[in-house]
Amino acid sequence: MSVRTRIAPSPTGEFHVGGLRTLLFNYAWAKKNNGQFLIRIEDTDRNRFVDGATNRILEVIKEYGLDWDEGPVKGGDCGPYIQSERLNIYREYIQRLLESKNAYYCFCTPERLDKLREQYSSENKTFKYDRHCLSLNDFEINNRIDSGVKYVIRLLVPEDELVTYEDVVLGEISVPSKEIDDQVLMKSDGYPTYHFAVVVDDYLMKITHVLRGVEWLPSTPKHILLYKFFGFPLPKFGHLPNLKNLGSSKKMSKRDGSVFAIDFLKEGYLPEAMLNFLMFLGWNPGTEKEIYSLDEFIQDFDLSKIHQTDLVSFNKEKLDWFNNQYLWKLTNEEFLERLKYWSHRFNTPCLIQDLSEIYSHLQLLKIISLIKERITVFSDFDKSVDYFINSPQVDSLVLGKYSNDPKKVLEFFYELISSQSDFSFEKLDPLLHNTVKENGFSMKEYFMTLRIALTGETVTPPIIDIICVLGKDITLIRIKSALQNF
RNA sequence: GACCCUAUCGUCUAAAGGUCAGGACACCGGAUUUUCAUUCCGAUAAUCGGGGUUCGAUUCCCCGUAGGGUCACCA
Repeated sequence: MSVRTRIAPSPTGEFHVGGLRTLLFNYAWAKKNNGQFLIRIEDTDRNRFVDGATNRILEVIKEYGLDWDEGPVKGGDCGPYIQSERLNIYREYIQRLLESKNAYYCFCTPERLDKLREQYSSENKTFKYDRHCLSLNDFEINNRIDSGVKYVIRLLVPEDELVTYEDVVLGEISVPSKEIDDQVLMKSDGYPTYHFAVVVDDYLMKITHVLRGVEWLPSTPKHILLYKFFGFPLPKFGHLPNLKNLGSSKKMSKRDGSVFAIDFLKEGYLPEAMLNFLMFLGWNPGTEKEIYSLDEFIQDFDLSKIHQTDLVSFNKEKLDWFNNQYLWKLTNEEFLERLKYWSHRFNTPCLIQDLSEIYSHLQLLKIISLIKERITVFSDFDKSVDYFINSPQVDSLVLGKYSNDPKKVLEFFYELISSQSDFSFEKLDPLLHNTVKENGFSMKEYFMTLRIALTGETVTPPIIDIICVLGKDITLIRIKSALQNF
């Protein structure tokens, strides 16, 4: 039987990075086994439904370079893949449960349940439905239904049974059935609850492995019971650690900063770097290899290497490191293309446009080679290229930061540079260095002062590289303008 | 509170009874004839506590402690 995994997001907002991590693991496991990865939209909560959310979720997934074999838009043999379009299926299956007496009608009002809950909590007990409606006979039930009383359908949990299963991550998990509540399966609005729909759909969609966050661990026994009542074969369950922020002991939440998958793309992280970072959130190959392409991850991914823990930290410094690794690996040409795509795709104004108007393609690539290893994300680009566009405003105070006689330094460079016709790095670099050295001048004094005059900054790429990009005319103009301070 | 899960350097983790407890990120020090960044060396740093089992426990068991998750007609 072929391995089939899925991810089942709810269209209640933007796609969370944690969801992306879970997706990645499910995706890799299916691909590793030449199986299928599906997406199913779980939109049974009409109150939290957000219009357009489904499309945005699918779009981010594609933006990260991931795809699905069956699901919304694509279709497939087990559709529809949107739960609100499967209502008749759930009705059919709930009927089976009712007939086999594994489920029952409940007419209790929310008010009564709230009161019950209060009572339990005041006695420091875990809430469990008291089966108030279980004793109703068919006549009473039909009577209420006919007269329009709102009802739900509940799971009839066995009295005393040990529900046990083998979690592929955590190992054997067992819970006594007396701890399990008679879960609502069908809501009074005719929509199924998650617990019911997930079992029916995973069965009908032939899902073989369910990898999901640990928050689902406590409800897994309910699902197991449903599989058993239906006589469905059990898929393998595996529960993944949740994501937390560094130093926190709670699940990642909006107040900690970016949590949506899209946010990191907007900031200018490379999708492949994000994916690589996410792979290690709850998994480790057991070797020292850290840089993983998607294909390599699929090769090495293994369920037995998933971490048995509750929380793993989303360490942004490590993410930055990953992004740097990938940024440096890009050729200058690729970097340029990616930067332009990023600016265009996320509608972010970027100085690369202005630079393109001033400089030739070759000069652009040179600038990129200078900037590439000095920035972490694309959104850092602008702040490191300003002086390639605008002439700096400098005064005698900053010019004198490294020199007692900046005028002399600048005049020296003006002379030297104006006499030079070959502006290649190979010629210019030895010329400037050697001349400074031959005269016994301080390298630091001379080059730092030149750097300030040309860029207005004390921290830049090597100044001679910058001169080569700027060209003779602009270089001389900027030195001259700096000299006007004296 | 009940139930379930978890516990190794500051952080993320490796070591499926025998290792000088390994790696990476961060931090610190040094080198790379101008700053920054890269790169390269180097240093510091960990098995939650207490009992067992064993010739031997990070690893297996028990008890504490700490953390997390769940206890909805939300997923």
